[in-house]
Amino acid sequence: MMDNTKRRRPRQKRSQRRVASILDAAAELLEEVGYRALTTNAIAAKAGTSIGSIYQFFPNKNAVVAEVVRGFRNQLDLILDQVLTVDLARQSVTRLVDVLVDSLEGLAAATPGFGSIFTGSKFGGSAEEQALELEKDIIEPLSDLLAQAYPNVSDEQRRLCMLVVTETTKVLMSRAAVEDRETQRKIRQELKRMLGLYLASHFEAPRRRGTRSRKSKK
Amino acid sequence: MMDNTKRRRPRQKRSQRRVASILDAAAELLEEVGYRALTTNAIAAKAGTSIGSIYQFFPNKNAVVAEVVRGFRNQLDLILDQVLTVDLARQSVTRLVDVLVDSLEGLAAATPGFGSIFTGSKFGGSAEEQALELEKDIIEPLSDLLAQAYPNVSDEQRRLCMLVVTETTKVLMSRAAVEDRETQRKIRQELKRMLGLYLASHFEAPRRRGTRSRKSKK
DNA sequence: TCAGGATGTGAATTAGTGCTCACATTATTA
DNA sequence: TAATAATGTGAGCACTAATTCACATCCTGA
Repeated sequence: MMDNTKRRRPRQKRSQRRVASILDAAAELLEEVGYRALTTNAIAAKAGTSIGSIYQFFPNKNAVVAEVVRGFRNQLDLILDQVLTVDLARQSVTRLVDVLVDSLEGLAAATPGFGSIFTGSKFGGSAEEQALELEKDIIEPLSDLLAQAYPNVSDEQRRLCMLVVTETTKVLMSRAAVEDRETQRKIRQELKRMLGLYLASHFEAPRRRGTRSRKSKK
Repeated sequence: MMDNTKRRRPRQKRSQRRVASILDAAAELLEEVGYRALTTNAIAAKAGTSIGSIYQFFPNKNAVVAEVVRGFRNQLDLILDQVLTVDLARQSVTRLVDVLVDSLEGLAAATPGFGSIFTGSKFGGSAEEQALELEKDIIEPLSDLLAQAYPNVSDEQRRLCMLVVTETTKVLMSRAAVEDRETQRKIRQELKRMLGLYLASHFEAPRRRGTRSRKSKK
């Protein structure tokens, strides 16, 4: 029950276009109705094709979602690479949080379905794996940055903080999503404030001075 | 498709016992498998009865869950009444958060299914309503307390804070639930720390007066 | 005691959804 | 052009899960 290669790979332009429209349809439906209400029939209808065509190229529904998430990961990685810099981390964790939240918000606004995936969880099979990877794509660079900028904080504490930060960000951005624009902004503002205070309480000890990081302790 | 009284009310002791065992079974299954995987057949089997009997007294599956949640609300109200005092709120919001988190943790530990309901969401119909009421049962007394103790904070800001606090508490306690005991404790500790800092940043302006309060914070 | 209401039962009904398959159509290649 | 491979289709199968219903059994009041 996995994403094996038991299915054909699209060789002609025709089928490649079809696969793309299937993925687009899936992403849009994810945005509109969420993962739980996502059905293969709806995907086919929205993509203007038949269920059979989906199964021509995907072993099962989950594989379609997994592929969509894979696309999201690429976009996210691109943005985070650009935005999460050691320099920023050393400046202040507060700014780091602001940038992270804004990046995620921007991506969610520009990418149908992204919010639904980032926010939600409890997919099964390979989609679940991809969603976990997407989370790692955020946690790991962030964690590395903090490790470099604040080497006096233990690995375990840093891991705990990352858990808190991601989980909190997920719910609050998800909660914001159902509110009007103004409330959304306010919720994000509170999120930034809270995470800023929290992270600062763990990561502001060593004065950001020399660019040279000290060796780890504990 | 609601919780109306289209179904019989249990009049004999026999049926009252049966209804109780149905509710117990539902609560336990909620704890074991969660709401999504909860089936009427499983409830009937666990309660040692037949599906028909469930529908003798409940119009649908959702109504069973709604009734379970109603029970949780009663327990929660009892505890919160006892624990959330104006005195405490005036002492410090930090302590207030600690007490709230500990109370919820205690209830979750003692009541099968409570965590699953408090944490989760996205039930449908009347169960959804009850779950929202349960949330209000937390937010409202807490909000009232803060309004009394810190009247300089605007209603809107207070409402925003309550949203942040409840959502954050829900996810992190839910995330903690799948970890080992020690990690659970650590996550709760971080939750308290974060909420404490956050609330203090909004609610610590007016110095506590008439009430004698000792503060033994770190 | 016994009639009628209350309760108990579980096979059958209903309905939604993932997925397969036999067949149709289109593209590529020799 | 004709053979072969690639692709497209959608009715129908398989499975699950909520809910109903006709019938059986139990309880209570007169």
